Amino acid sequence: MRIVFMGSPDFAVPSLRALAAAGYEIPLVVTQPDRAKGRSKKPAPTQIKEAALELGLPLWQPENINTPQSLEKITQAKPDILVVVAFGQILKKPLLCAAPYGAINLHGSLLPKYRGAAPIQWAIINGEKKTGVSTMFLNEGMDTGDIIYKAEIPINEEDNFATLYKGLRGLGAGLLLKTVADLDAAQKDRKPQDDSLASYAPLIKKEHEKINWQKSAIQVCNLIRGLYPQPAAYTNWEGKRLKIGKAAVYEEESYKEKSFKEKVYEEQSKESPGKVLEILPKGPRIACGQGSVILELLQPEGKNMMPAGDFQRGGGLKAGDILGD
RNA sequence: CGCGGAGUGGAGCAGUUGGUAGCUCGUCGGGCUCAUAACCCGAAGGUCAGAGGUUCAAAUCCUCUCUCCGCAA
Repeated sequence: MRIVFMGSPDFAVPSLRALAAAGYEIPLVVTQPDRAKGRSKKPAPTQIKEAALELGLPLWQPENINTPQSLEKITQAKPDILVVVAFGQILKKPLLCAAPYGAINLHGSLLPKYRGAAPIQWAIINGEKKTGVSTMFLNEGMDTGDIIYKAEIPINEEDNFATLYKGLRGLGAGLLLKTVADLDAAQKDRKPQDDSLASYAPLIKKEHEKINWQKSAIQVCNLIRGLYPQPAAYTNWEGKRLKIGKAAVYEEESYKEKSFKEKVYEEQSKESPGKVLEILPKGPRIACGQGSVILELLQPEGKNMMPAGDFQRGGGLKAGDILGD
């Protein structure tokens, strides 16, 4: 089995390594061109590029994968199948037919849910209890191909984007390996997606990263962990951006004195969302639309992410401050 | 040359009319004892990112370099 592998970020790296380790021939690895990255705008290689170089595999970085030249380049590799994992470019029809088995893809969600660019983040942000990875035959739509296999993984309360990402890319590598091994059977038994169950996970944009304090404490926490560590949810504070890396829902139940508990509820109903209610040992407590959250990891502009204790020591939030704008 | 913030003992910060450095916390030693981020006493720990310059004297002024971070792409 000759495989042309197409991928870019480190999500795809375990898959590439797994295929290589399993002994499949990989005559060509395709990845995105080195792109300007960071403040200095220095072009940086993709993670897949680094992995391919390390594995000694032929590498190719086309600006556009859908040109006739690209098709020729891939055809010359005489692949039996194209394996696409987080490549970053859409493959058009000629490419999808360039190999006998066509093209398969590994996606970071339980399709047909969370089709699109940021399935892992959105699964957390929406408070899903589980997610997973799927393999499918690529077609011309956005993650709409026939499903081959799926594998589930629970989303724990402690999970954030980084932890889930790591879990899924490992799970995905295994699933991909199994998929490639069972290709013949999969070809015969096509399982189309049920479009009525489909949902989309669009690219995360700046507007998604801003915390809306009107939402419930749980929703606020989900947003924060779904975007940690990159790009991180933020709010505005004293005219500057304040990123929040970690937050926990404030548990009123931990207070035994009933009178005090009631007082807390009364207080919250009066307080406007985004207000700093008090500074607790674990961090500042912020009023939300429903309930409140404790900020445990924050990053002021120009600084690194730091624990709430450190943040408070250097000035930090004061009771009564309003977050947001 | 895209814009901006910042580099001070382990952590977070203060310290610009220039006079060899302070706070909160942590750490180590001792004491006290039941105080919901325990308290008291004591100690260690910094060539103030680096290089050069101005000056009697620089963390503090000038020049250059390195590094980190936010924004923008």
